[in-house]
Amino acid sequence: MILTQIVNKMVASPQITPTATTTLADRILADLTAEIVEGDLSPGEKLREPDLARRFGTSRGPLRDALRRLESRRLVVTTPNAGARVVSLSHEQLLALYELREALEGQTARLAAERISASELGELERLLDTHAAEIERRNGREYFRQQGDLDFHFRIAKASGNALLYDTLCVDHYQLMRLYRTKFSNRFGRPNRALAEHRRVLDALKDRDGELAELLMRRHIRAARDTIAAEPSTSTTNEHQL
Amino acid sequence: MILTQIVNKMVASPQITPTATTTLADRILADLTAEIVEGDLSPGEKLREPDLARRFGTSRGPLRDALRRLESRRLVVTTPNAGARVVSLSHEQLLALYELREALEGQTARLAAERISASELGELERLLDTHAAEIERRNGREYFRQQGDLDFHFRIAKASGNALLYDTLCVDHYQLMRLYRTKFSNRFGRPNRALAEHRRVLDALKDRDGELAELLMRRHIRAARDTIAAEPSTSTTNEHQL
DNA sequence: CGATCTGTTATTGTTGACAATACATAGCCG
DNA sequence: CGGCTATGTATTGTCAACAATAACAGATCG
Repeated sequence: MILTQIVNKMVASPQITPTATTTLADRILADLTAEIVEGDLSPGEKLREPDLARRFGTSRGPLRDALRRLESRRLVVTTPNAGARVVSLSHEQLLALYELREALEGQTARLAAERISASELGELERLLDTHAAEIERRNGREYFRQQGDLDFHFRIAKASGNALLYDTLCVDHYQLMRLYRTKFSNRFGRPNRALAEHRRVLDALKDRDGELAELLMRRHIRAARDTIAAEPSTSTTNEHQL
Repeated sequence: MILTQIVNKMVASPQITPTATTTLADRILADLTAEIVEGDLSPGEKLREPDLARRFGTSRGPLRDALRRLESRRLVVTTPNAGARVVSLSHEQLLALYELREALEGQTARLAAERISASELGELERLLDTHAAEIERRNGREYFRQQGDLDFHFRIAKASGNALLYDTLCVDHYQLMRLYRTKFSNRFGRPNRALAEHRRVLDALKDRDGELAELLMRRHIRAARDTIAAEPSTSTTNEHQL
């Protein structure tokens, strides 16, 4: 659990080397991100600057900075002169997020098929073996499965060799995906089916078949989207006016 | 006071607000964006906060705010404790931008084919007629052609009915595309070919053929990318250390 | 003569106070 | 009694000064 927190903070502030000088806004960004994604701050909740500043022991300056960066990662919605609130996706907005993923990840898969290295292919293979073992002994820390699943997708994004695609997907929208993924991840049967779909994507990558890799990746994400589309839309309301 | 209440109610209806309350950071953001895109600030140029604040007649607070938002639109790059610089894309990064566009716009075309309204189709048709007339009388304000071309792409993004896709494309990456588009737009023959490609995309939209619309849009953008890939890579260096 | 160390200066990070705006409550008038 | 207005409070926007970090220049030493 400590490990995961460290990982989260590293993900929250990407590109920064371990010993890089960390500013106050960086710390606030990491902490607030964790609180939002882990549910300590509920969707739609008002984020009052004086409160938060007191809570983090800083002034409002760095805090506003962190809020702006959270806004660019779509975890916070700000309206001028009215402050910031934790994001609260409607059912339609959540489906839209999956349509965005479908486009971005389809492209990463296509490009990765052309550019992925042999060692990266090996790492993906080992990752899926780990997932298989994890699913085998059921209930084995669902959280790790989540994390591992995203790992698969993000390694492919990295292997695409397109840093802009990677950033748009894994930096700008990563935590938002995490936030709204928890609710729908382990529908019955989905883990094993997802693993099988991952395997087929990997096979296409090995074959250097970009077209197929994209097709399979898009289907994979659309399957997840369809699972959500079937949900009752009451589960993600947008009526948080607190 | 009454006026402000009216304005507030107008703000309540989302997105379009004629006289929205404009903050200082908003103005700086708009001005700086224009200066960057129009070349008054060269790529790689250092952006010193005291200088800019004096120039805009404000303090550093709103200015830092504007810089952060420019960063999220990828128009400036900031490194902690070292300040901000105007973005300067390498040849590879520019190609990566087109790979991102290909993914996003392919998806917008696919979705728009399912969701676009009859009136939107009519507007697109009229827009392309305007473009044809504009190209007819050559040299007729290249700038307008540029703008009009992007108009076509963005109306499709809007017609996709996916606000997240629209924002990622037309808000987060719009100015960056404008900035690096000027250099390569009117290669000989490209305008007419581009118009023909637009026409075919529109036909696919009319036929409600999402798959074809996506295919054509992706080809269209890849053609533009190939034009750039053929350029000598010296035209976009990354060596601005001024 | 070159490299490293050190002191200086400029720039970024941070802070607390002030001004302007929006929200909530209570009072007023129809 | 209900809706509108006005006042008071809380929150956001803005500012100028202070602290910390990094770039720069000069001097010292090998």
